Amino acid sequence: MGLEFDANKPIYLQLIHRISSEIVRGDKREGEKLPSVREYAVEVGVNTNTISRVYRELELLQIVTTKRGQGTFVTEDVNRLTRLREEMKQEQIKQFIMDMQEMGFSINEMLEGIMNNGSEGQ
Amino acid sequence: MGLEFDANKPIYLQLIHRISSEIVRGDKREGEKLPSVREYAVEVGVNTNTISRVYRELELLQIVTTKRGQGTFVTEDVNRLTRLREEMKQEQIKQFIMDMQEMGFSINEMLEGIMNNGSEGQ
DNA sequence: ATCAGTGTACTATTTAACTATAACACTAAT
DNA sequence: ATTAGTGTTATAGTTAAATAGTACACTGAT
Repeated sequence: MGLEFDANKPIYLQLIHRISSEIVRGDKREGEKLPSVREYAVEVGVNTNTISRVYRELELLQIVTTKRGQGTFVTEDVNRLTRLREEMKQEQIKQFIMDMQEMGFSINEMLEGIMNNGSEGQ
Repeated sequence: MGLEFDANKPIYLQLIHRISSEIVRGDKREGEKLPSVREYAVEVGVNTNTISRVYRELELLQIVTTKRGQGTFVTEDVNRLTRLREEMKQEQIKQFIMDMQEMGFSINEMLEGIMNNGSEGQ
């Protein structure tokens, strides 16, 4: 196995984002168990310590709960997940607009660009 | 001085993006001289070698031309700059759509999100 | 009590980015 | 020829991310 990573960003950050996305889009539901650190490490082809760090940071963000000896689970707190979805959406949009404006593109150019590319990618 | 950097991405990549943006939005014109490596290093508070690396990579991308003994200049090739603008725009949009779809958002949610946030930020 | 499965912790090593410092090489002007 | 300003190169050291390997600690079931 071994998924692909962007060599310019820390793997643990990419994994945090990946898992958060899976939860936000409903691929992983509240209370669902994540793979064990060893299992997930093998699956994505990284070291156990890296996964351990990912789970630890996700717990700080209150996105997962760790039960020692049992595993790591998506939080049961549905409110938290609703907020997370909104936070991630807003952050992504904010960053996109900032980057595009930094390059001198107008809001209209952004909207058009998304409509043109979006029809194929959807 | 010392501008701010995102601690999670290499400084040299952030600078490449920053300079490219300045060129694409017309803040730096074709043929315009960039600051010398030493000057720019002091300005942004990093090491000379880091700026040297930035200029070297920008030259590989054919965005700037280096004239040894004289300095580093934005390319005179206007076609290249036009292409660059389009490339950066498309890349940004593609990445945005991918990230948003990964989180389960629809094209309509993207468009609405941008229209709502854009009015303030514009 | 034992065992399999879980997260946690520690030490040592490697790699890439960045830094500090210094020297080198080219160009234009004097 | 010299000088000031430019990019380039090289060595050495620091830091953070990631790795490998190992051991520890907790839980639930047998």
